[in-house]
Amino acid sequence: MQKIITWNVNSVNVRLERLLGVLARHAPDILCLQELKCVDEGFPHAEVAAAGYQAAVFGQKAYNGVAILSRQPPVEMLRGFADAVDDPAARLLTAWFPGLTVMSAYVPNGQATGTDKYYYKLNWLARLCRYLRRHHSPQDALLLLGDFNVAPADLDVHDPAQWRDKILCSDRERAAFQEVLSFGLVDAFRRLDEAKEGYTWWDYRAGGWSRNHGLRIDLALATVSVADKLMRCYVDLGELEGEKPSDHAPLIVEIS
DNA sequence: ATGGTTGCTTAGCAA
Repeated sequence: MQKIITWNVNSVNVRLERLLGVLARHAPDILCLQELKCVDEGFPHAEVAAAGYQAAVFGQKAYNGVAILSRQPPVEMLRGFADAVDDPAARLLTAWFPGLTVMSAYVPNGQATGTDKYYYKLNWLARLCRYLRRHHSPQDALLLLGDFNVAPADLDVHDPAQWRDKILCSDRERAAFQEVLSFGLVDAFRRLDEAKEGYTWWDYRAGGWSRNHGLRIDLALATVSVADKLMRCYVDLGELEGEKPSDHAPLIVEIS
């Protein structure tokens, strides 16, 4: 069995003790992080190494930043899309392990529909599609995990009427997300349960967590060969308890 | 009604 986790930590240094707790509690083979909010040199490599992991890091000052932690280093890694677009945002990291390719993605939030950030988000998702088609094959054993900042369906939203046409839920975002799936990926959580609630993010504002006003926006997308080996996919809600949690919960994937 | 909180960086932005 292999256990792979994705978690938007919302600052890896603020959440360091919680990160070490997740590593100890779940003992994952691979852990993808988003929103590090630090440069490469600011990543807590020593503490992570002491826990038995090493980290491939794509950092950035103040914002964004993604990482892939593993017990053994990947054979190869790639930062970003390797395309010609000039974009300083650290939002995508690919790591090739023997028999499995893992991608940690932090899709742009988009702020609000119709804004510049919204169109940047739609373009970013289109770039992700191009990247997948150019650098990967649906025949590969591939897991694309991360914060997609899209709730794929109304089932993934605590109050669909309130969120209708809002950021994270708009038709164009959902269509752009479906284009990513059309590469040859399946939503692991939904593959295992068509109806289950699986919120992974709650707005800090207005007590989102205490009211369970959540959205399912952190996802694990698998190619067919990986999807066929799915055992479990679940949200670690316990991580939200106690002082200073992230506004996202970890999503855990188990494959045979 | 455009609220509310958190993090980074230093009053404003991003989420």
